[in-house]
Amino acid sequence: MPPTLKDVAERAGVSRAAVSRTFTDGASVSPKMRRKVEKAADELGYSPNALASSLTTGRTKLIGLVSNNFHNPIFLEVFDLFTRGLQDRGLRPLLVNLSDETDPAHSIRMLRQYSVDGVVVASSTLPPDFAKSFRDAGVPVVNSFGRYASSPDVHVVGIDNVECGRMAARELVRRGYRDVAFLGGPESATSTQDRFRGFVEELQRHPEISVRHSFAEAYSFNAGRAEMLKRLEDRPAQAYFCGDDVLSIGALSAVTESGLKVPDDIGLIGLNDMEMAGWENINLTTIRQPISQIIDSSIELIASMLEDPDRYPEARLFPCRVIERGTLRPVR
Amino acid sequence: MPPTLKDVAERAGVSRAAVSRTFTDGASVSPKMRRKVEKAADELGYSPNALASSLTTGRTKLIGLVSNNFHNPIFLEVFDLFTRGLQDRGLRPLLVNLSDETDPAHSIRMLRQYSVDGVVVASSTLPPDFAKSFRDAGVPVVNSFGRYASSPDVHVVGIDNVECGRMAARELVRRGYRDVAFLGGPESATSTQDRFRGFVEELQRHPEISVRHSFAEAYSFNAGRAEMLKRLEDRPAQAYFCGDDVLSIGALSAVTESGLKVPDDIGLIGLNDMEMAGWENINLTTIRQPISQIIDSSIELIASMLEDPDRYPEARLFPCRVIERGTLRPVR
DNA sequence: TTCAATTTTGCAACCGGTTGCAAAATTCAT
DNA sequence: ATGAATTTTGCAACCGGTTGCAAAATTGAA
Repeated sequence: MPPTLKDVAERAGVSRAAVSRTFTDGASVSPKMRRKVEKAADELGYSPNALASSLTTGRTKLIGLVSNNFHNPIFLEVFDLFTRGLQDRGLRPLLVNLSDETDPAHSIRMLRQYSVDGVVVASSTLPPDFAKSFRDAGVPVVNSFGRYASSPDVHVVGIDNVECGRMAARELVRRGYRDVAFLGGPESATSTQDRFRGFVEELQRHPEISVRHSFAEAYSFNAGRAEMLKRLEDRPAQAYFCGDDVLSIGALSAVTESGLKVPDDIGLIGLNDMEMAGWENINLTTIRQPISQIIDSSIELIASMLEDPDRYPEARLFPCRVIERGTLRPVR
Repeated sequence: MPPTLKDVAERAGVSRAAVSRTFTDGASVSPKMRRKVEKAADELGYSPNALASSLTTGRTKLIGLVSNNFHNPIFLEVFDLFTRGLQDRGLRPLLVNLSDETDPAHSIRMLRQYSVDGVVVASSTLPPDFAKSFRDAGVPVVNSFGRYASSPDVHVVGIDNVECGRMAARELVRRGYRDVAFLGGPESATSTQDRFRGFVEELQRHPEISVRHSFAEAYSFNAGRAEMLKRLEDRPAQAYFCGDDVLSIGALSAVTESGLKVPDDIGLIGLNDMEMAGWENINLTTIRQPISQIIDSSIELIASMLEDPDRYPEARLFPCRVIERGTLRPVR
């Protein structure tokens, strides 16, 4: 049992309030008193119990970090950046893995029991309602990598997936592909839906270009590979915009495995620019999602909501850009 | 502000103790009373404050999950399994990212402030002293993927890295390689040191086989690739045992890039069997580390320490085995 | 030195729960 | 119906802190 406030107070021969104040900044303590208390605290190895103080202050500095993407390597980068960024601000991430269950009620109850000061929902696949239900429960929430809505109920930080779809389409057009396809992630993911929509929308402006689409079962290597193998059975398209990088890498593997050449026979463009996309043996042309900016901004936003919980909801969108590597043929 | 015990008690017209008891299992409450309280609680949407109750019970159900491996994709699997496993037992992972700093004192203080019931140190690179300092601070701790010591100060769950080194050596010998090398992770990592030791030890029994070694800067693709490129400048060995899979993949990339064939010109064997190792475009022969078992066992162990904090320290080691794929030439 | 203004300190109540103990209520045997 | 045994309930103190308020101590001006 670690020493408590009372122990320190007794040893220093002062009141408990005095001890409390020396550990609360902004409180009025004389230098003499501070020295006495700090000496006693040091000798005892005291450090204040954050949970006990949260009872009266109403602040735990705990932030729920909720995600269901524990299989996409890019989320390791995401967790790294989130944990570092939160730590730097003195906040503590309480990690919640949603992989097993999709009922928000359970997570909400749990996070409320732990009195988290706020919640970050980091997912590109959950419906916006999920994040909204936190807000409805009165918990400050930011939805990172979430779906952009023109009138958001909840803070969203991420990219404009529809615009990314358009961007991919423009890129394929620019490189002279005439027969293109969308190879999406799971059809239920909001990010898939939006990217698909933008892609098709843009290509409608080019009626001479033929467009097809299909959806993989998950944002994963195997799903991408399996789906691409199916496409290859029949006459495949000239170029594919894949739902994300890991899916692209699966598709890439399927293409080379079947003896075709990338980008000569088939072009591929991904989305995310995860570290792996730049590996020399993959070298994927892709659309870069600025995850570091998204995360910094998310953290700043959730931190500001601790001061002002009713902050008017906003959507913060960061532009993406094409990173040219080796899986699309050069512009003619 | 969510409803409190007092609110429920008033609405139900009973004492606060009665409400507390209906939410504490094992406590004596009549069915009549329970119904009354539950009704009031439902109407108010009450759920007990875990942090407040931790004050008196001394249990937070918070477990510190400490790691410094936020760049190796296998750790996404690790976090996935840990969070799921802990959640299943009603425990909550408080994630601590050690990437920035190596001073344990800071993390220990922080985790004590949050009164975590226990700590899991998940790292194959931290020195054993790190985990030990938690134990010295009176916090139950399990070191997962840590270094095995014959007289451990602290619970260790993982693999026998020395034995893995021997296993790799035996495998290369068995396949008739006569000029082999160890391409390790950072020399400071305990896992590197142990794997190296086992590898050399085993090969001393085969004086006819030549052995060399070098160390990459990190367990990462780029470090593996860079180190292998250097090796390729001069006359390379016939086969390399790489520190881990991600390093192997980097090395593999360097080899193929330089126009050599794997496994015909150069053989490679990794360690971990991360998901990616099985991808068709990588197809890495490797030594499988049973991470799921390691994690289940770690969780079971930390959970048992909540009951018995002074449980006598033990080392739990799980056997590894070679997974044959395409980067070592077949046995003659 | 004296006294008002200001700062520092301690008291005591409170945050949201839990729990030992004794009183009240219920059960059960007679 | 009676009284002992058992169960249920409430009281009140406590967990480890914080904070409004008033008393005590210090500062500063005259």
